Amino acid sequence: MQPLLTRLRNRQWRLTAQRRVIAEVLAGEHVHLTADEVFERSRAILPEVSRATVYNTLNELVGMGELFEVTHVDGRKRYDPNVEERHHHLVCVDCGRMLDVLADDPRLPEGQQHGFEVLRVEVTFRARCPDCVPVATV
Amino acid sequence: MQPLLTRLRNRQWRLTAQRRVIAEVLAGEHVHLTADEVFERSRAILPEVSRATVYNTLNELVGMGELFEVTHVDGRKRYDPNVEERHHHLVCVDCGRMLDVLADDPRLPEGQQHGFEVLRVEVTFRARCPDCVPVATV
DNA sequence: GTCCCTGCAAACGTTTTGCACACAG
DNA sequence: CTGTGTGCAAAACGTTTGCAGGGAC
Repeated sequence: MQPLLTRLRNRQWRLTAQRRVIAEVLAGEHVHLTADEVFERSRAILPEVSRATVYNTLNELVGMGELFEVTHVDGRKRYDPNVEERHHHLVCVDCGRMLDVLADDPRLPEGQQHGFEVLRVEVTFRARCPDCVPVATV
Repeated sequence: MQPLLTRLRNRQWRLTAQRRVIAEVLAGEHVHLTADEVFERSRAILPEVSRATVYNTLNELVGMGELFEVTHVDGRKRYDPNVEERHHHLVCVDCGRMLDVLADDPRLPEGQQHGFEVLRVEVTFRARCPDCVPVATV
């Protein structure tokens, strides 16, 4: 399980300062940033990064299969660099915190297939995280 | 299992011609329209419907719990009026066709809960529908 | 040296909002 | 009659694109 940057180097991906910073910002588990968050964090490291480059790079990485797009109720797309380990998501309905989790894929019963050929399953556990659980005593 | 319009009447929901048409357009199973599709179909029935009213009404219905927002990979939100029967979704990765399906909820193992209190589970089966399955013979 | 990545700003599609008027209750 | 739903147009928001210049290989 190589880090993202190493995988990109091995692919002979054209590496500029901007693209390296973006890849570094995206590295890790439980990372599910919006494009704008990637932009902010990249810019904090390297001011010479533009929004357009962030969007271009994110789309390129998604196309290469090095990044997943995750849909997160609010309109904005989020990006998940954890492409090597099949996982699902646990999301806090209050603060939006999102963790990678391992859980069995549910199966679609025969009678419910409607002739479709199932390719994969996405599961999102909607939950309340420890910081957002209301305190019992008032 | 009352139809949407009946439920809305029972709630004393202020009923105008526009809102009635919008509610009618949304009725049924396997209905997952975008805001703009709701707008188009409503306007075909009643030309005196504006985009703003469609958006206002959709948001109100979501807030009332009479409509679910479904996230559908592409940026646009879709609206699902099937709020009475717990169900998951089967989506064609090619044409985007979306059906309601019944399947068991997966369980999140103890060791994966991270202290979260799970409220509900959303499952999306990504698949290829019969119309989009590539033909074997070339 | 070549090709493609880059920043900027403008364009885009979707959703929201401010306002005066209209209508359901 | 009153409160709130309405259309319109403009704005907001996230994202994409066109273009001239620059840097990786």
